[in-house]
This record gives sequence, structure tokens and C-alpha cells, in this order.
Amino acid sequence: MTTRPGPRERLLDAARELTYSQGVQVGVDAILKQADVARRSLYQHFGGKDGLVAEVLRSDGGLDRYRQVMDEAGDDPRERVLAVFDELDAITSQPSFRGCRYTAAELTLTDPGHPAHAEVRAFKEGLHRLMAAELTRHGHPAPDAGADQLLVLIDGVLAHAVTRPGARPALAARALAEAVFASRA
Amino acid sequence: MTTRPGPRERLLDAARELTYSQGVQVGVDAILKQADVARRSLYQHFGGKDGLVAEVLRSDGGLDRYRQVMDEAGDDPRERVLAVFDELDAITSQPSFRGCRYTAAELTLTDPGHPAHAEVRAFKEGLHRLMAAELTRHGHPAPDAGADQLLVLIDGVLAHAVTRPGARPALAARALAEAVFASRA
DNA sequence: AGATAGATAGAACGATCGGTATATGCCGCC
DNA sequence: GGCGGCATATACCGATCGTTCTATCTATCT
Repeated sequence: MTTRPGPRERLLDAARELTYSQGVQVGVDAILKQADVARRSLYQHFGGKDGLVAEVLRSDGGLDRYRQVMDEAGDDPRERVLAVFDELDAITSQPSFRGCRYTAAELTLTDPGHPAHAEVRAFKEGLHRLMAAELTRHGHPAPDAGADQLLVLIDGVLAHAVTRPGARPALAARALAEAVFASRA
Repeated sequence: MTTRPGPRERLLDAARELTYSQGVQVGVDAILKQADVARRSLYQHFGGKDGLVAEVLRSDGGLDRYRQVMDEAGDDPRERVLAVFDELDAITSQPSFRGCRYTAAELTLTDPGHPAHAEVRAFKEGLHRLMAAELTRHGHPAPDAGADQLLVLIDGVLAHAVTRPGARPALAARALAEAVFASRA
């Protein structure tokens, strides 16, 4: 029998799931109950709900998932990036899809001092670097501006998929992503 | 001296402002205070907070603003749509910009039964029709799919502008919108 | 004038929020 | 063997949540 993860891991797992399905406004009690963890442990490990929420975003490994999808698509930068949109189409088609966790956090948490905002920023910066690197390898004339376009497409897909169920925004975006790669100096 | 608007209007105005700047999770008390309206009036006119929030979205007139921006841009569909992205650049550059109110409502309100969701859907549907009409007039081979692309771009701009301050996602999206209009049958 | 409808003020409701305090149990380590 | 650190369980805190209620006031219409 596998040993049960410690309270810290259980808290992160429970919070990751509940803040996604119920939103960040989910109560601390619900997280504690699902994690089967004492109230005090939360404050011991994360200082409070804000710290827990921020750590959920920080440790989410979203960038790794993007990297993995691209690596499985081979070497060609164009194919690697287009694979991202294929994956987005699969993700946004799942009934459990509830939008991008980072965008949701950014829009829901009004307090500009909330520690989650820094994590969101860090994630988006990393994603931008990821995309810019692919465009650079592809010989894009302006990798930075091109990455901006790809990020807009990704954010657009994730946002649009929530508000218009049934549409397949990732497919629409994929065609535009091809246009980004068609840019010539 | 102009006569003061009635309680219903004052409630809508206050709610529109506060739910945007503070998020929909703003308290009823704050709305009542800013509207300078009796507690009971809220429940008399809107049945509750949920009804008020939904009515704020419904009466927001977002579609009219899009129409107005396009009308000011003249007759050519391409110019009219590109003007939308110029306007988005202006909007997202304002320091008071806090994201798209509809997307925020959709992501924040987890309860699928919340009346606001229907308003969000209606808005996005209307926007889709608006864009598809322009593409049809332009002779686009697939106005519906093209409108999907434009909506992804718009949602992407509004979402991305919140998470990466300083970037000008509307300019990046504008170039891609041009690509949408370059589509040939 | 009297009646009616709408608005006001304010108390109070039960529920839930995030966070703290107290007290006990379990474990490895010196 | 006792000690320290972590986890547990639970009670409790003040604050705030959305909502309901009573009671008073005011404007309009007949």
C-alpha cells in the first residue's frame, strides 16, 4: 500500500481541484474537509488561504504541460506550436473544462496585493518566452511580437471556450496561429 | 437642477461600477451605500443580488458600443472591424481597465444556474452576429468561422491585457484580424 | 381628504467567512 | 525515557454575507 501524502500535498491537491471547480472563492472549510487535514496545518504551511492559492498556481506546472505537448510534436517549431492548439481543442472540449485557472484568478481576485497575481504574471511571462523561443528557431522576423499574438490566441481560446459552449475556438485560433508562422520579414 | 434618477437606476449604476472595480463579489451593503438606496428597494426591483448582477450585464449596452465604434469607422467592413481593435487598444490601455465584465462574470460565478450566465451567452451571441454580418458584407468565404476567429481575438485581447500589463495585445490582435479579412474562398 | 404604492431607515436573521486558540495524540531523535 | 515538533480535533472569534422584517414617510391619484 502506498503511503499517504503529507498534509501539505493533500492541501495543495484539494485546493487545486476545488479552486478550479468551485472558483477561488471556495471556503477554507471545504478545502480542509476534502484534504482531510487539520485547520491549523493550512496556516502552518501556507500562512493562510491567500498563500495556499498562490502556491497552487506556482506549483501547477502549467508550463511543463505546454513543453510536454510541444516535445511530443517533434522538432519543427511550427508543428510544435500548432500541436498546442490541438491540445487546447481537446482540453476545452472536456465537460469539466472551466476556463484558464490563471485568468480566472486574475479576474476574480480584485485586491492588487494578492500574492496570486505575481504567480499569474510569472506564468504568462514564461509562456511568452516559450513561444518566442519557438518563433526564433523558426526564423520569425519578430519573435517577441509573434509570441504576443500567440498568447492572445491562447488566452482567447481559453476565455472564449467558457462563454460559448459548443464552439471550437481552438480550431479557429489554430488557423490564425498558422498565419503567425507565415509572417515574413 | 436635474432630477435625481430613481432608485432602480441608481442601483444599476452603482452595481455596474462596483461589480467592475471590485468584482461581482462586492457586498450588497457597498452597492446600497453608493446608490444611496434603501435595502428593500433592491429586493423589490431585482429580487436579489443575483438579479441585479444579471440586469447589470443585460442593460450594459456593450453591443451598442461596438456598433457605435464601427459606425464611426465608415462603411468598409474591414475598416469597421479594425477600428474595433483600435478601440480595444485604447480601452485596455486605460489604468482603470480591469478586464471584460462578461468574461469575469462567467469565470467568477461558479454556479451554473446563476442568471448572469444567460446574459453573457446572449452578449457573445450578439457579438458573433455583429462580426459575422461584417464578414458577410466583405464577401468572406466563411463568415461564421471568421467571426469565431474575431471573437477569439477580442476575448484574447481583453483577457491578456489584464495578465500582462504593458503589453499591447490589441495591436498584436489587429494584425491577425487583418489576416481574417485576407481569407479567400 | 383619503387611499395606495413606493421609498426610506434600521434592526435582526441565520449562515458562512478567514483566522486564532486550546488541548490532545503521535512520532522520531537525542 | 523524556522531549520537541508536527498533526489532529474542536471550540471560538469578529466580521461579513445575502436576506427578511417592521415601521415610518412621501408622493401621486381619485
